[in-house]
Amino acid sequence: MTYATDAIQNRCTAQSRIATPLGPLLLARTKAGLAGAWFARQKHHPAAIDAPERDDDPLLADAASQLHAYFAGERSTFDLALDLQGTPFQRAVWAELLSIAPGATCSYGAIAGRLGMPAASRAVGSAVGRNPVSIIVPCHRVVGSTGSLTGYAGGLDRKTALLRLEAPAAIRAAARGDWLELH
Amino acid sequence: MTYATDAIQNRCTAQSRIATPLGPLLLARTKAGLAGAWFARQKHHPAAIDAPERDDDPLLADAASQLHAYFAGERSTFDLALDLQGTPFQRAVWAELLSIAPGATCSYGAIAGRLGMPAASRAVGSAVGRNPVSIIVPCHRVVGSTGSLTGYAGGLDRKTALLRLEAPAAIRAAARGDWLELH
DNA sequence: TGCGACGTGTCCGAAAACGGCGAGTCGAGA
DNA sequence: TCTCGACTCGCCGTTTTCGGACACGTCGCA
Repeated sequence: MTYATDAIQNRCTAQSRIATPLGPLLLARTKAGLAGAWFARQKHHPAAIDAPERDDDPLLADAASQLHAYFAGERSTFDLALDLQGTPFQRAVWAELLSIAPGATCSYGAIAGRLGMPAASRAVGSAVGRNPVSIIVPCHRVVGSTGSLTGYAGGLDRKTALLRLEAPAAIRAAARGDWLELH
Repeated sequence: MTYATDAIQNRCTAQSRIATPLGPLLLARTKAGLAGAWFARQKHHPAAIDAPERDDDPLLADAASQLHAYFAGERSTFDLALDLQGTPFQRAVWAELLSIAPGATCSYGAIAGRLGMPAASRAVGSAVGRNPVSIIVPCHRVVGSTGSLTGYAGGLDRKTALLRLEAPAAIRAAARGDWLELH
C-alpha cells in the first residue's frame, strides 16, 4: 500500500464520474478539496475509493463544470480547492506544476532546478507520473529537455491532445507579448 | 506505516481521554464503533490521531462510563459497538478474545487451536499484542500455557492488576457452578 | 528434565530495484 | 565539419523485497 493510494482510499468523502472528449474521468474529493482526477485505466489509478458517488457535491460539480469549459476552449486555468495527498517531495513537485502557464511547457530538469535539487530530475519524473489530479494539475506540460513527450500516465495520445488544446492559449499569450516556452 | 495504525489515523472521527486507576486511557472511535483504547505510552500506541477531541460523543461517553463501572467493580462485561481495524487474522484472534469470560484465562495455543491453526500460537501472540482496544477486548486474559503472564503491551503490572480486579467475578461464577480456568 | 528446532502472521529496518531524466560519448551519414 | 540518433551512466525519491524479531507451544534428543 503506497503513501498516496492509501490516504486517498481512506480520506475521500465523495466521488463522481464525468465524461470528457478524452474519455471518462473519475473525480474524488476529501474534506479539504479535490484529491483526484483519473482517466479510466490510467497508470497508478487507485484500486477503489471508499466514498459515495455524489454528482451533486458542490466542489465536484464545480470541477466538472470547469473541466467541461476547459475542453470547450472556454477557459484554460482552474480555480478549485485542492488537497493533494503525497509525500513532501511529491507535493513540492506538484506545486511547481501549478505554476506552468497553459500552453507553456517545462522540462523535468528545470523543475528539479527550481526545487533546488538540480540532480533530481529523474525523481521529478516519478513524482510527476504520480500526479493524482490529471489536467488540473498540469503534469501534461512537462516534457523532456529536448522537447520530447517522454511519457504520460494517461497515455501519450492524451498528452498530445491536451497540449494541442492549449496551444491557442499560447498563441493568445504571444499576441499579448508574454513569452512562453514552446515545443 | 502499518495496516492498523494507518486505518486508525485516517478513519477516526473522534477521540477522548479518560482517567483510570491504571493511568490515563485514550479512546478513539470511527463511524462504526469504538476503534481504540490505549494506555499512555503503551506498546504500539498510535503516534497521533487526526480526529477532534469530543468528550461528549455518545459512544465515547458510554465507553468511559462502562470503564469506570468496571474499575469500580460494578460490572465485568462491556456492551459497546466495536470497529477493530486489523488484518483478517488479527480480527479473528480479537474475536476469540471477546469470548473469554471475565476472571477466566486462556492460552495462546488454545486460541490458535480454536482458529483451526494449532501451530500458529506464536502468530496469535503477535496479534494479541496488537489489540487496539485494551481492557474491553480482554487481551489481558491470555497467558502462557504454563500460566505465566508472558507479556502485556501496557506492562505486566497492569495485566496483573486487571486479572486481580476480575478475580471476584471468577469466584462468583464458581459459586454458581460455572467452571472457569484460573491461574 | 532441559535444550534446540520449527511452524505462523505481522512488523520493522535495510537493501535493492525501478522509473515520464539528462549529460556525455561515439559512429554514421550528409 | 555538423547533425542526429543510439547508447551508457549517474542521479534520487519511492516502492518492493527480504531477513529478523516477536506477549508461544510442541516435538525430538540428550
